[in-house]
Amino acid sequence: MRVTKRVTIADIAEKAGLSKGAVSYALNGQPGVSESTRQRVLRMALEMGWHPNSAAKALSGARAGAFGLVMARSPDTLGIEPFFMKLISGMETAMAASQTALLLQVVADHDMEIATYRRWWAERRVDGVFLIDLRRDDRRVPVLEELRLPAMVVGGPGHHGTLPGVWIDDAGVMVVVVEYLAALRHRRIARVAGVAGMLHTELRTQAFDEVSARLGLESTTVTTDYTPDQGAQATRRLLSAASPPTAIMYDNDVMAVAGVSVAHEMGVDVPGELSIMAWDDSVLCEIVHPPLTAVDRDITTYGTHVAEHLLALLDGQQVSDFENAPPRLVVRGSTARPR
Amino acid sequence: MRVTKRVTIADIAEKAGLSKGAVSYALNGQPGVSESTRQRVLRMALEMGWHPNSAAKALSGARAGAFGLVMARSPDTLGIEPFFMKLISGMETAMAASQTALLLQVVADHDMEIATYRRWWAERRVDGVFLIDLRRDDRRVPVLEELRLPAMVVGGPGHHGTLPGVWIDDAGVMVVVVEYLAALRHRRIARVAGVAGMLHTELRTQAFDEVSARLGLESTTVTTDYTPDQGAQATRRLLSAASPPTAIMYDNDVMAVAGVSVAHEMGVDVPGELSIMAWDDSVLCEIVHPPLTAVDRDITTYGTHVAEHLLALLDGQQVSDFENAPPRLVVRGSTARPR
DNA sequence: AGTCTCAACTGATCCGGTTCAGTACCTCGC
DNA sequence: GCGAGGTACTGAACCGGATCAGTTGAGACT
Repeated sequence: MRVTKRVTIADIAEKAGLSKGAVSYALNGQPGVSESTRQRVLRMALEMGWHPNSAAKALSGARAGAFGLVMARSPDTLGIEPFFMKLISGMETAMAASQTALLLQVVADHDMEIATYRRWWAERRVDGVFLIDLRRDDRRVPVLEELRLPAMVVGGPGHHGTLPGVWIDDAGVMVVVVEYLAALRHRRIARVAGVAGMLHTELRTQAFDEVSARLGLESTTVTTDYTPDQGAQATRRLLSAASPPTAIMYDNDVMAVAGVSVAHEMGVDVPGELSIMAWDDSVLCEIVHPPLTAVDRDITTYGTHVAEHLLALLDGQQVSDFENAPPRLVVRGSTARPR
Repeated sequence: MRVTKRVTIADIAEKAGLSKGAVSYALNGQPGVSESTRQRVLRMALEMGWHPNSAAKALSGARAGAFGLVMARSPDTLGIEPFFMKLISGMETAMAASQTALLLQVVADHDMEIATYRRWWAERRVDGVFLIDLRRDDRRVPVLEELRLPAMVVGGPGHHGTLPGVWIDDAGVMVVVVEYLAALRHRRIARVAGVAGMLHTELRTQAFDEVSARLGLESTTVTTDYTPDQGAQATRRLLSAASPPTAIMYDNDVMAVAGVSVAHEMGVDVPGELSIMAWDDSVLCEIVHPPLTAVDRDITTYGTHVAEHLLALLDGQQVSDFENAPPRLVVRGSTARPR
């Protein structure tokens, strides 16, 4: 049916010969109306094309019907990383079922991010938020705790205070990855890491150091800002050393691709002389030559879990930390036994 | 100042010894209060950490304070394309200034997208929407017209009915690009296009055909679904022809990169035997070997313009169609005079 | 027959803003 | 010294839902 005027419960009430209150009870599954009346009201609401005015609903104490996500990154970095879009679409899968919208804000830094949380809270604009890119001793965590704004932290474990977190076990898969490289007889391995201070970067580095020490490997870690440019520079520096590594792991796909280009430019054969691996699989890893061995994390499902947990938190359920399904190693042509 | 309870205008009114109405006038720059009172109220509001409850504001006839963006694409496709994130961050630049939030929804198809518009309209959740991925004879356009939901179409010209559109002149830059290839002495050129039915795909194809006919070039267009896989297949088919093209243009960066890989795999030298170009520049184009010549569109600014126009539309201003700054050709190592 | 109970519903109030119809007071002109 | 006109404000209604204290009427029980 074509609707050209917004329908309110008052309209339904008048048409049904009931009071607004009764209609409200009927539509919300509350007791206080007979089953036959409820069905009649529901049918009429559907026919008349009624949807609750979200503002009125939010104002009368219920929920705002929205979750917030602030991304404190430069537009360029965001554009490159498929991570966020996958995470977002995973979240929406869970949120669609409970009529919750996603409010997105892109800001420059954590100060603006915190200001956004304060404003959203004061405006009652969101029922909860997702915190991403967790850092060690993250300043945003105490703010959300103080505001008592329901929040799910995408990342961990650790450094998320009393806020519940959902994370992927990077440390566990790091062990698998390094053991795999060691089994291929790599003795000198390097890691081109993302931004220092990001918790997942540090957790990966820590796991990398521990497992390579245990296996008696020579290991190096270089930190970058995730851009392919710095990835390329780091690769050049690593390959120019007296005894260069025979395997390099990159913290994202674009840096790994940049690494392949540098190897090519320096006449280093991949994977003959140098094995290359990417963290986070993507089509990018498949289309370059040679295709890249990668750690594949199911980010869409990750997003769905995070959103489900936030919904549960609002329902007053006890939400504890949660570890997502472990990533898996996808072996392609860029890793081999070194010559 | 630390705020732990939400402040309302009633709180300010009480503290200032005024009525709610006077406070509202003062805060909104409306006449009806003295300048000294206005300043006093503004100062108190700031001190007390007041922000208007968005629901109350929306309910009392004003705006919802949000724009909506629906993306009807698969999560995977979204993840690859840096386009959307750049567009979004550009939009937010304009929207931040007028305290407007962005509501994001990822859906599977146009039916769900249309349902989302109807729901948002009935819920009064958004003040306006951005329509992306315009198709010819787009079904979504009449729905938005019928709902009288303010909308800005990202794309055009044409096929956006009475809705105002903002677009980038792809046809114009296509002339530049093909003339450039012709000047390099390419006589057989091909185009690996995106999804058929998308207006920008068709406009580019049309311009491509016209200008290559005018210059007496042999031209071929293959349509794909934007995925690197189909880009690779199209490239294989083109290069296997009796007289293969000496230059191929791809409608996005990932397909172009896939094309380079295929050329490499088939032993075709780039740019010696084959020139490759990408539409939409990105870091990806810079990091592959050879770096790709690309058409660079300023998408962030594009997004800012679109949002500014939607804001103007809501202000009751007459908003007409608008053509964004033309893209520019960034020449890198993947294009050359054919051997 | 009277009372008690409960289901089914009504009417009013509230949420936090905006806005409109008044009202008190001041100033000005004659 | 009185009305006109304007400024600075108050009080109440309103937006569209949720919710709570009552009200009504039917059926059960004594």
